[in-house]
Amino acid sequence: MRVATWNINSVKARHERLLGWLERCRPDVLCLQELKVVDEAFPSLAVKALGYDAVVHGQKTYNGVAILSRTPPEDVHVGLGDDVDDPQARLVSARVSGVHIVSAYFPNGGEVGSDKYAYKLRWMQRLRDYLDRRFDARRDQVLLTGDFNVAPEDDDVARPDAWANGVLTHPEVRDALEHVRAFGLQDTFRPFHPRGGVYTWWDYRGRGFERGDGLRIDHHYATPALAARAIGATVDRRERAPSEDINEGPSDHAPVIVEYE
DNA sequence: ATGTCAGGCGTAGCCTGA
Repeated sequence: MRVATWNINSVKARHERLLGWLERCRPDVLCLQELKVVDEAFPSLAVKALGYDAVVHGQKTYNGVAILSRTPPEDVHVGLGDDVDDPQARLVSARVSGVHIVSAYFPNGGEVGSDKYAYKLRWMQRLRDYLDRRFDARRDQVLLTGDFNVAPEDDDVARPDAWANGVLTHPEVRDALEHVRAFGLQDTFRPFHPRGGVYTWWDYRGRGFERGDGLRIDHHYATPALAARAIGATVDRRERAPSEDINEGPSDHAPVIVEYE
């Protein structure tokens, strides 16, 4: 089973890229973030024509997440399902071939100390509570994947000094991610790239991609039995580059693919 | 910190978010 995650940064602005990438890569599951469309505007028919069922939790302008699957998704859950009144569409889950897939778009956090930053930390605690409530890490196969907006280690950052103590690298945020992971998840990407230096996001500003100034903030976290079946992990950097035959620019994120036996 | 994007509003260009 090949699973990909991709923050597409507007499914409208990258319609052709989405379909072209699906055709080329043919993952079994694709988790998307930052759709920036309501459910009705998601190209469900176009992806269906390529063989994918889509589970969509959309939102106008901001956020929006989805799960595309070649086998029918079951047991769909939308949002964190707690008693917090939260209009932001950042999480959807579905069971695919016995695996609980969770597509998540963690809050960016704006600036350290801001209201958005507090929301980010609280959201991550709510995510841990959600996992505790819904799953047993020893019994269930769970794959939490998406744009986590956290670079876990300094070697997940091309210029750690320049990004130090920002919302993507702050020790407080890394601790919050460790708390999510401690539910019983393992990073299934990093073991295939033990020396680090592999990135998934490059800022549009300052030509980050061209300068190699990236961070690894998109992740695949799996429960142990599933993690043990991981046999490879890659970033499709080609999708982050400008394309000559598509009249659409790249997202600021590249797709991250992990294959499970 | 910001040299770029995307969407909303509304039909030009500013504002927000990332």
